[in-house]
Amino acid sequence: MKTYHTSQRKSLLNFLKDNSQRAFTIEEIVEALNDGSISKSTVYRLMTKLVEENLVHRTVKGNSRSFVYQYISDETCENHLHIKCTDCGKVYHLDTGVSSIIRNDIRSNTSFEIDSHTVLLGKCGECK
Amino acid sequence: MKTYHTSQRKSLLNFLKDNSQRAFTIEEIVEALNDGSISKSTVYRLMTKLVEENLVHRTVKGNSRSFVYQYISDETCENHLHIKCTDCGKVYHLDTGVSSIIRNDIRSNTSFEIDSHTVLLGKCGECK
DNA sequence: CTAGTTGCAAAGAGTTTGCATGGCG
DNA sequence: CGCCATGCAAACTCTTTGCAACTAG
Repeated sequence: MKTYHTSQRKSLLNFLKDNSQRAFTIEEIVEALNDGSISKSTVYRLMTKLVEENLVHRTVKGNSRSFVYQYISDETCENHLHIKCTDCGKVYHLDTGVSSIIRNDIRSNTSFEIDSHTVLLGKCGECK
Repeated sequence: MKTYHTSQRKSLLNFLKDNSQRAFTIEEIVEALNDGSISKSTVYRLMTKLVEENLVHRTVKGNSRSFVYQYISDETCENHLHIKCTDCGKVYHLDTGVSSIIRNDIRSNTSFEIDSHTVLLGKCGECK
């Protein structure tokens, strides 16, 4: 299926890239782009596509029922893990050293296969 | 707030304890106890309480919007982490050795505080 | 007795989808 | 032009809640 680079897709992707250090709910994204240039259902549909295209990471926000989305480029994410705050949903990158130790330990001790987007859960410094 | 040990609570807790190696959706729990002895809304309410009481672990099932619940006793969970399959939602226990290495690495390298129920995400052996 | 618990049905939050219109390539 | 994308509103799914009846302690 082809991908059309519509104005909605461009502005959404720009916003996510420019704020790749934060995770956003759909609501927040729509608000942030609230020049009326994009509808909520389009944001939902685009996020689904972007997740499939591996441009965006989708996780669950805290105890709520809503999802949060964060831009994650493949290059910046290879070979290391991520750590996600269970409160704000923000995803941090774990430096390669720690990640490889964890990876190796898990590989040699379990039958689990951890993908490159795997996430550790915890409370980040700000939310503590 | 007091806790009443009703027949519904007892049978639910027994079921979860007896199947602590699996994670269940509310739907599955209601079905498993389908002698009509407990209603769905009671299961929802009890699960919420059990999570608060730290007897049960609540995570998200794969890409779906529903939660899965798994019995986790405090004693068996202290001092080690868990690893959750992103496919089936099942939570495994990581042996203490690996866990403490991971914990120490994260403690010394980030400002994150990982709680005792923290979870690593990946695909388990069965789902691979 | 009396406060917490249950079941039912209705409400709520968040997400998905059908359909007609619009716009990229 | 043809096909994918968009916007709207309605449909859906899962979860929560109000209320009256019930029950453990």
